[in-house]
Amino acid sequence: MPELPDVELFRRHLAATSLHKEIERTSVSDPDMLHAVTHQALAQRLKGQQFETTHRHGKFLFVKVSSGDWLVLHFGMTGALKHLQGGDELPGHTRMLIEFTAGDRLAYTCQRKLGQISWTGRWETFLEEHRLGPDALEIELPEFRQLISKKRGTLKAALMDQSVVAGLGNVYSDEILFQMRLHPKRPAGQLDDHQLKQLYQTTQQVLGDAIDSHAQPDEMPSGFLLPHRDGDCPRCGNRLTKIHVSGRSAVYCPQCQSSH
DNA sequence: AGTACCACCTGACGGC
DNA sequence: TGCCGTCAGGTGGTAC
Repeated sequence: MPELPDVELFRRHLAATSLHKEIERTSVSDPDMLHAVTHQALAQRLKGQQFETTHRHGKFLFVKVSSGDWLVLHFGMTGALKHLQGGDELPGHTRMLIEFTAGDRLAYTCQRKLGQISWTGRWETFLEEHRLGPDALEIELPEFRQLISKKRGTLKAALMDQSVVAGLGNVYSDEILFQMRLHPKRPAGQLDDHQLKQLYQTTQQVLGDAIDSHAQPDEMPSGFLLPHRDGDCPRCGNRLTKIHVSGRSAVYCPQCQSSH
């Protein structure tokens, strides 16, 4: 699930529920998910502190701790955040639980444990260490145009490359290509200036619409591919096709996206 | 530089 | 009912 829109919604959820509250206790059930910090150190560093603000970059969520450092959350393929009132039952696959003095709690869940919980002094440093490109919603047209057009591989691979633009994954890269009516294997370096501008605008539009739809398929605009990935093209009604592009399964409409 | 494949994990699903 | 291969929206490493 978690690509940029999902992580942005997690960020908003955390910001709306979990800032400026004293942290009483932190427990991690799967220490394997921790990077750059041990369970004990994490619990120690959060104890008595508060979350002050949030920052999202691509699929990473940074949460500033009152000490000045940042808690870093990545959600893998199955991660999520859920704020709980005192009496609420723990969600399944809760891997980290942060308990506030007030009695409410914040649960980080991750069924497949492919996410990661990390720690950094500066999020800018973290971005450099992980070789992340500009955020897909922050980037401006000239840089987007330059970064995409210099790629030699397929458009699908370029959009999903986190070192080019951070935030797009398999589903939303498919969505953008569908809206653009371009084949996933279309070479990235082949687009002209006008197409690159359209690709940029489509990316902004798709991500914005997905956030506005709360990343819920049944709330998305009727022209979206996403709710129909296992079915028929919402534009022409033909059966959608699944192919392999750069190691991932790409869903597209052979009728609408024929231009290689 | 790009791609193909493997690994990390768990769970759901279809075929036999 | 049970077993097995396959697949799922993540990243990172390898070899070619």
